[in-house]
Amino acid sequence: MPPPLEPPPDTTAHPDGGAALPPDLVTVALSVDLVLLTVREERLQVLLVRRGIEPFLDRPALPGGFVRPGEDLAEAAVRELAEETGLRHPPAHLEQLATYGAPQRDPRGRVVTVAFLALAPQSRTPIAGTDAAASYWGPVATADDGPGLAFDHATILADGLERARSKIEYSAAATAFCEPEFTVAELRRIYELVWGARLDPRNFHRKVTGTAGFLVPTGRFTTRDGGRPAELYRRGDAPVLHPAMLRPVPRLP
Amino acid sequence: MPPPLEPPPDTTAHPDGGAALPPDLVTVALSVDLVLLTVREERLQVLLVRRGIEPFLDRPALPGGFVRPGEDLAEAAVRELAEETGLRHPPAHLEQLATYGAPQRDPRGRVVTVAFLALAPQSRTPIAGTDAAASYWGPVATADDGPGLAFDHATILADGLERARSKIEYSAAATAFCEPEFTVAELRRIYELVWGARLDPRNFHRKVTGTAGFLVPTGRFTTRDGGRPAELYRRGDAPVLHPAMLRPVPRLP
DNA sequence: ACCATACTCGTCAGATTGACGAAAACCTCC
DNA sequence: GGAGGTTTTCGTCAATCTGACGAGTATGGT
Repeated sequence: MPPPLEPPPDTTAHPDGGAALPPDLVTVALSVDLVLLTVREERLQVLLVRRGIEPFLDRPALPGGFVRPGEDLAEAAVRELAEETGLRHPPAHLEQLATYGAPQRDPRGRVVTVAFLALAPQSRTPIAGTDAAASYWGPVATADDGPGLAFDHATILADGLERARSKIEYSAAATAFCEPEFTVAELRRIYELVWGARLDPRNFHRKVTGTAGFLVPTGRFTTRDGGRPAELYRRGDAPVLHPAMLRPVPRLP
Repeated sequence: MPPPLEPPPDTTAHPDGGAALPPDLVTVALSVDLVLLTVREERLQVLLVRRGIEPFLDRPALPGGFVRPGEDLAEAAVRELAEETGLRHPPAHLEQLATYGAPQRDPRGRVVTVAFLALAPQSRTPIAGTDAAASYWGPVATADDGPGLAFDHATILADGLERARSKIEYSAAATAFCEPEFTVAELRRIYELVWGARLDPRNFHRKVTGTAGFLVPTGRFTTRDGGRPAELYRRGDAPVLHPAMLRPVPRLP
């Protein structure tokens, strides 16, 4: 049986007119968890780690860790991301997803976790694993098969996927999956794999090139996709798309 | 100077194979804050409380409080909502907004808060104040004038407003502001006040009555708005609107 | 009875989408 | 070096949706 935990929250020694938190306050351990998505090998994949300790020993889990003193939430997320992937710079897209705090979600005690959604191209996530060397990419389609994710991470992953699918509808976030320069077809492949749907290449081309601020043409071309050379584009500066690019199958059948 | 806080997190006495949280773990106090919006007196208003204790004594703040042991986050939000407004049932719309955990956001120590967004009709928020008797409605346009909101609540309020403005675009959440039965004009007034924009009554009528699952006609009529009798509607069961109802002024001017 | 008010239905041009034809510009293979 | 395959890119066309606005309908007030 583990001993009672130390220390209490560092809520003292603040020069503030004698104001203090209530003495009977419940405190919780605070962690961040990451839903880091990328497109690899023609599939949407998520970064997972194999847990090296109890509970859920050897089970797959989302990468994450505890927030440190004096650290902001997004700061902790960026740090964990760097530790788990060797990622130098913050990813092109990182946003807070939601917070999960069910009382029994961690059998060790009250742990509340703030989940973040990150999107990154394959090239910038070498997984030079330092902290949890057991990190690996898992296809999202089967990520919750097999042993099953630790804690409530299956729920977090599902929420992250839904957020990603929805986000690329009305924002340019899908470019976060791409290399700095990419073709329209590569971007279309992102949409198709994230949504799990086929898109018409001609209509997609018209849409993305016609939406102001979405793509910036470079004037250079590549043939890496085979066929006729395709122009290379860079991300534009439009944070939102107007009008949105809607998923083919409406939400209500 | 306040004494060190007790107790440490209740992370012990869990029968779980001896797994325990790390002993040097940072713990935080956890609170929920509410952005409760309603439409009153032809204005979009937010529920505020005047703080009765330090820090930020007598300053306006968002209603909220600390999460209790064994309590889930949404549960704590509903409880606080009931305590601050006398609201019996959970509001028609309640969703997690975001979590704010900057290290210095509370001068008393490390307090992380999970903010919720709630939308309610005026009739169901009598403010039979029990807990913080000093709760009151403030117009959002001037809510951050005057003394200024406590803590980072101005940021939370701004995020909540943006979420609400965006949410009613692609979901039927605006009906959460309405009484159980309402006219198209009353719903249109909601949109106009939340967005701060004029909408054409004829196009709005066509849009909301033509979107499947948005409104359910009751067959009954009212003349409470003056003029020709208007049909009364109830909320439909469509969680999302397809296509969305877009704000008149695009996000990027 | 008349008028002001507000709801509801219609019309019409412009924008956007989905489906699809077809040309352009590369590749590989024979 | 040409044939055939692949992929990008440009157009066309009908259907749908939006924004602007005209007009009729059904009340309440004076």
